[in-house]
Amino acid sequence: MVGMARPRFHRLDETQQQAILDAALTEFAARGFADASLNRIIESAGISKGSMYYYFDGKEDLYAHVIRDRLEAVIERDGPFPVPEERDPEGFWTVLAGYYLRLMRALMGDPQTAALLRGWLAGAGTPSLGAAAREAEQRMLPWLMQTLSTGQRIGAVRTDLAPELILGAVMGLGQAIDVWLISNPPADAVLEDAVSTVMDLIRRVVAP
Amino acid sequence: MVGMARPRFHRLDETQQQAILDAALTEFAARGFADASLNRIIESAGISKGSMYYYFDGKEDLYAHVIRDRLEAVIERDGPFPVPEERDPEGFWTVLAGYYLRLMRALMGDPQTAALLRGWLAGAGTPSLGAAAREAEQRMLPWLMQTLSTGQRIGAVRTDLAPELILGAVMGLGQAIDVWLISNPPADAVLEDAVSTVMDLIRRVVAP
Amino acid sequence: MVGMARPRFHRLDETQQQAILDAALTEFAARGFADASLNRIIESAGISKGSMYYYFDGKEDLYAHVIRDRLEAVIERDGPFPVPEERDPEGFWTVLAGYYLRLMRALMGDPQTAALLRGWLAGAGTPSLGAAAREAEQRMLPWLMQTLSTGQRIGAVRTDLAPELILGAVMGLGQAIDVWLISNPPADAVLEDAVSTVMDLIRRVVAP
Amino acid sequence: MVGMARPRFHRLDETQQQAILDAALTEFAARGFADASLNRIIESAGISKGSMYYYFDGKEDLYAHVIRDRLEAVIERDGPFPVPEERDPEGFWTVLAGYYLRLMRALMGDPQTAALLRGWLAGAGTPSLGAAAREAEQRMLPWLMQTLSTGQRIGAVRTDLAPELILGAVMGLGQAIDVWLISNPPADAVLEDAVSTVMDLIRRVVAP
DNA sequence: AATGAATGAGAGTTCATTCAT
DNA sequence: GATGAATGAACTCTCATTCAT
Repeated sequence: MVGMARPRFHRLDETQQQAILDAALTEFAARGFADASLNRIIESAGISKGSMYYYFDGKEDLYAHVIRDRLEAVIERDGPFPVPEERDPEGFWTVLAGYYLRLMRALMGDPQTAALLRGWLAGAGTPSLGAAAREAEQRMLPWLMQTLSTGQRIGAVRTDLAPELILGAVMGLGQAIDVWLISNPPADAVLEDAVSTVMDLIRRVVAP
Repeated sequence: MVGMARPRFHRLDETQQQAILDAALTEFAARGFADASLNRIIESAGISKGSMYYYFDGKEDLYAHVIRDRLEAVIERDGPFPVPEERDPEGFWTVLAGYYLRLMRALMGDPQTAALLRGWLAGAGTPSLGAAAREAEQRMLPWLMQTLSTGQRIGAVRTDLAPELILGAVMGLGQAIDVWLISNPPADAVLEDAVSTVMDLIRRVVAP
Repeated sequence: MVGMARPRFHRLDETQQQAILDAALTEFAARGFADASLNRIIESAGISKGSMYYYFDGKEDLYAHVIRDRLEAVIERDGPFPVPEERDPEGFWTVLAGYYLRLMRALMGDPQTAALLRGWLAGAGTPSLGAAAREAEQRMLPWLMQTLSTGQRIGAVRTDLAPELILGAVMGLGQAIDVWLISNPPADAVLEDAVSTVMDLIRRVVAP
Repeated sequence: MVGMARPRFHRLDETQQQAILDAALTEFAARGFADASLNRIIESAGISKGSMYYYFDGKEDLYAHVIRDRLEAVIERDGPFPVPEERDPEGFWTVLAGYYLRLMRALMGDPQTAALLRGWLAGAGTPSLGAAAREAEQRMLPWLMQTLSTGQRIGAVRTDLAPELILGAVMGLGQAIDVWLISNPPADAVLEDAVSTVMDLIRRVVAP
């Protein structure tokens, strides 16, 4: 599979793996893919250039791996996000609000990951990234589509718009809110309020 | 002021100015700022390297100038967008819908400009662009804020959220829709329907 | 002796030996020595890097070994090529023509070997290859010199030119013909005609 | 046209042009194209990496240019080589012998050029060189074909073989002789004898 | 007002080889 | 006997920028 880092990488001690991933995360988060420098990454990771290419297929492969790694870290930090199975719209939205809250907490506690993922989402439309970096997108898609269609089935989500448009709108909204939350971090105490506001915005857009 | 291109530039014959701006537009639209190459731009514009640096302060200055140029071109193609002064919410939204329709028509007829602006908006959060490229953002802000506050005054726009958040949400929404419209271009006949759907989405988010 | 591959190599099962030689043949034939990559060879051979260096002294040693291997394979495919012992010139040339025919058949049925040997012969003058790769040349020399001197003794070959020059001329001619035969492969039916033409060319050069 | 070096190059002072060409000649002659290093060339030429790429399109372009330059130098050292127009075979061969003598003298006085061209001819069949380096071949072809067909018309050259084969044979022969002459340089006094021997070899192959 | 020659720093990538295990 | 992790040096090539003319 593409973007998976060579198996060799996973045979490194955790410490070194982390050093590399941290260095890459820092660089990619701070400068985006195009402006990131492999030289800086290997230097700050303390490995040789040859080693980097021994572990990864190249810059894109590394990027894809870091994205995937952070995505999984964020998603699996405290358990999975099962597709909501609620029967009534209220329950459906409640579950999603819970997910969103968890996500926000994770991202606000890890600004670098937030920046990395923001840059990645922003460039989602750009075709300049090869297949590797786009592979991660594909992994979230089934979950999103299932959740969407569940929502539609139980009457929580409108059916008069194309699913892709709904998804895009939600993510665009989410990204805007995400950016705003970064600049205006609510005290943890009122984070729940913020999230419920966000969910309200999303519901307004998405509800029938 | 930063990002304004040197006054020298405006003393060139229109033809040369256009050649430069076209070349830059093509390059920046196709590759984004970071991956764009000044060398390619001057070559395709048919000017010398020295001239480029005589007219512009550097890559970023050129980028800022192109952004501004396209922004103005789009905005002023068929007259200004005066801040709506309507008294009643319905009229307010009608005016905005008209603006949006004009904007969409302009962008759909000029995909390069659309791509350029999309890339620029996407990178809005990224700090890697210097002050120059961010200057253009500042120019739209007053208009947006005035429109927003008008909307709030006449009861068309909610007042329970921070203005920046409202703005961000609208733009995030707009961007998502924009991307979607690019991939699924409606026949011109139904463009109005599409726009009214979009306006509806925005109103849902923004209305009190 | 240099270029002989370490004896260890011959203790491998035939299968593995073949895998290595095949991979190396493919790479060297396709790219020539300088552009060939050991990494690609070991990967396609399915052996470890350590093993490669355990079996061979390095890139050049491997190259020399492959050359020798193909040379022997071609020469010994269907029996040896004994130095002609004929008494009369006609018989002498008939024997050589037979040899040449066998050689051509072998090479035309094995284009990779043909390409490998062609590249090797072409680089014969170049000093960039170390002693190892040149060793194979030395092995053919005695046979050639003996055949040449036999030819001279029985009056089939001129004696007014330096042996090295005669040899070089014959091989240069042969190489040119070889290349031409590759591009214009005669039907197997007329291969004999082609070979007799070739032999005629050689005789013209070499006969007294 | 390909392989022509950028016009910028020709605007350099002769001294610098020569420094670059000399450095490139030395490197390419000594190591062949694949093993040559641009780094070494620029270092020994005393120019920066950027400059090299300012003058030439890349390694291949430089190689093609050096080939062409040496070819022209050798060919035009003392006047052109008009296609022989003689009516009788003896005259035809005499003219060619004269050409060959001039060529040999030139090459024996300039071993680096000889080595460069030898390497280039040897790799002529190899497809690894791009179009640039092969362009020079095309320039000699018309002359060769015209000379060949003249020879055939006046009965100096056999007509029972494909022209490409005849050409190949002559060049293969020539190359072999060339190599031999390098290793066994005849005193200038007997160079004419050597050349007439060579011409005799060629005539044997090529005469009807 | 305009040119384009010149450059150094740096890009990503591949390489043959070593050696501890 | 065999492995593969590790590397540093080298590779070709592109870049934005400067500045003498």
